[in-house]
Amino acid sequence: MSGRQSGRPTLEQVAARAGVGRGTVSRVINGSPRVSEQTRTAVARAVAELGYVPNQAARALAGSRTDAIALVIPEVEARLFAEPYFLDLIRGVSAELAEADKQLLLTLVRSEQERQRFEQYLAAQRVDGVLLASVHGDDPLPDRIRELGLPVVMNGRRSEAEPVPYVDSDNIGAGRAAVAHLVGRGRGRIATVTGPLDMYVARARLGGYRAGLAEAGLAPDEALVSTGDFTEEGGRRAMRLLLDRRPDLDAVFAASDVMAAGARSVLREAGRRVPEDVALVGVDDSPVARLMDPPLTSVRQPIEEMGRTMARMLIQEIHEIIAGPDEPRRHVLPTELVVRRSC
Amino acid sequence: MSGRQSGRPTLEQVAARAGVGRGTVSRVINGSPRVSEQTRTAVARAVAELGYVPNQAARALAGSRTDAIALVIPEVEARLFAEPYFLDLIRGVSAELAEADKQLLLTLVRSEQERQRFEQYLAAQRVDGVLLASVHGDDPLPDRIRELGLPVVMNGRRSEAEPVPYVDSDNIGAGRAAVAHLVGRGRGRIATVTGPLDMYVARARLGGYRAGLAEAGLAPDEALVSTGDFTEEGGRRAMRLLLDRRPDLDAVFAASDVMAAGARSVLREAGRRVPEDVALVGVDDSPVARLMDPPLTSVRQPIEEMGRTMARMLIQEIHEIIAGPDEPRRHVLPTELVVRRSC
DNA sequence: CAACGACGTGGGAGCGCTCCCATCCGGGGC
DNA sequence: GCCCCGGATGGGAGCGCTCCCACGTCGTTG
Repeated sequence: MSGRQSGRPTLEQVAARAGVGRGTVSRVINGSPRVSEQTRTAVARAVAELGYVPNQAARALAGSRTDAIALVIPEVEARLFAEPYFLDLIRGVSAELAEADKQLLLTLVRSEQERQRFEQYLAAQRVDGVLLASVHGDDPLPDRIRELGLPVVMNGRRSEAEPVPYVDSDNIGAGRAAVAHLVGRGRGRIATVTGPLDMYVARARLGGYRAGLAEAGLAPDEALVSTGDFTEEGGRRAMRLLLDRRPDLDAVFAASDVMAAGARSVLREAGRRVPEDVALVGVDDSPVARLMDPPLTSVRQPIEEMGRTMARMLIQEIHEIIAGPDEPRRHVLPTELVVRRSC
Repeated sequence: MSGRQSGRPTLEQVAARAGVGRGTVSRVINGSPRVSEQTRTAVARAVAELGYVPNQAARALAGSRTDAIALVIPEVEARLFAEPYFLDLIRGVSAELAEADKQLLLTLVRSEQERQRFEQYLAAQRVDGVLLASVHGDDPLPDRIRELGLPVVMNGRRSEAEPVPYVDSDNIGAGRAAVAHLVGRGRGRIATVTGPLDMYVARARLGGYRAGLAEAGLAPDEALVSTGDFTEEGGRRAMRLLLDRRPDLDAVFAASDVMAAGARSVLREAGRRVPEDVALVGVDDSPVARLMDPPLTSVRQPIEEMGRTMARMLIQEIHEIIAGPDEPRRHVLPTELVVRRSC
């Protein structure tokens, strides 16, 4: 407000003002315990008077840490997924990082070229760690980043046996809960619209669906399984196929709300009433679920909580770079069925 | 891949390998013209062989620029607005920044405390400029940032006479287009559900609504104007009020799709058919518009394009910090009516 | 009563880059 | 043949911080 004269004040100037050495001010700023109470107070006053804020670039250069982490979102996915998904995730990550006083660098990767540029950024030591959202089964990026010696945490995993630390939601449980609910409503010919099967999340939900059938003593039937791609149009196509193959189906578990919306429109065109003729369950509990007619029963994932957990894990890892071959950390958060009128 | 021995290579090492001085390598890296073709090639080879990537912190410290910009989103708004709004905006900003080789620092501000912390970050010289999304009429932040000497560009404006550079969509045109369309369909008692009137965007859409009525030769009627808050519940409340006051209304222009959804549910409860009894138009052309029953006619804003424009303007400004009292830049992008079955 | 930790402190030595000045070289003008 | 000029180049001087070692100054201990 007042003390500024030319540019921003430096450590040196604060030291001079407080009548101490540079090192001492640094210690105070960084909360070192080896400073007398008296000195600490004097320095704090000088800091306040000058409005001193440490220069981040200098810190990063001298201390080789940036207090920033990167969140990588593949652009393609950003379109497919229920839209608010990434916003919720960002919200969680951001909240946790704010508490830890770290910055969030957001990177939307939209092409192979941009992915390479991103690796350059990492090499430029701009961040202390990386958060990866929505990885495909064959994505090499997680491993590449680890080779660079940077901590990584992923949202979701690439396969059952994922070596890289991750946070996932209980997708198997999601499928089981949906099927169990449908069975409980007296449905016996339950179909499913899956996601693209090169994504573990899609396979897991399908696995949950099958497990649910098995638990209910229902026989699996491949004619009741149709592959979508997490888009509305994909859901529509898959639903048409299902009606062709098994016109007698009485329930559908769609692996996402968006696909459920697609399926719902096909059902309407085919003259099937929801839920009277066909019960419908989705996954995500996104806003569209609430707005559908009838409102869609859906399995909720704790997206924001996943974001928080990821950030926490990453910060944890950053602090442990010294530690040896850390056993990979995993977190699988529970999902929850939100019942509405569609079944 | 191979040349790495201990840590990442530095300028100095590249210089040694290429048999030139540090300054020359720096010139090559930064594309200075004062380097002979021969030298340039030699340096480029050394860079490639060593896999050299300039250290960002050192650059920032020595050159006092960070090649990063901050995008600030108030968390409260992130919930109110049609959800995909900010993702679209981020997408546009991100795309433009990637082209300019700049980093995006995303900041969700959820409290006064966090806002202050954010100002600290700015003072720490972490970014070259700031993008501000969704500002309220009395938000002092834009001015504060300018006081810090940082370029700013806002999304939307705080008032008609906004001194800070901004990118906005043609909200007045949006209101006019909606009303004109309704009039064209033979509606004469057109109501509106507005946003919170402390936001310019809400006032502008209301202004457009009034202009539209005037242009059609319809008399304004304050009983047909009801204030919402951009939430579904707010839309519901406002719609109930409207039905109370003017049961004979035959059309509603809601200033957002989300509020339109709220209004729609009230209309259904009141036994009014859409569009037969009451025609409905929203704003945003969000996914919910497409999924509503009937699908909602809505005014589309070019959100991603706004993001791109903002980023472009900011980069522009950053390059012109030398220039004098730059006349504030403004961009107002056109909106477009997307006709669906709700009217 | 000398020797010795422990604590608090000051400040040198970088971190890896950009900026800029000094230097070198060759060619053209007189 | 000498001088001058401009383009190409080398490298010193920081940028503002953290790290760490060295230096008092005490209160303890044998």
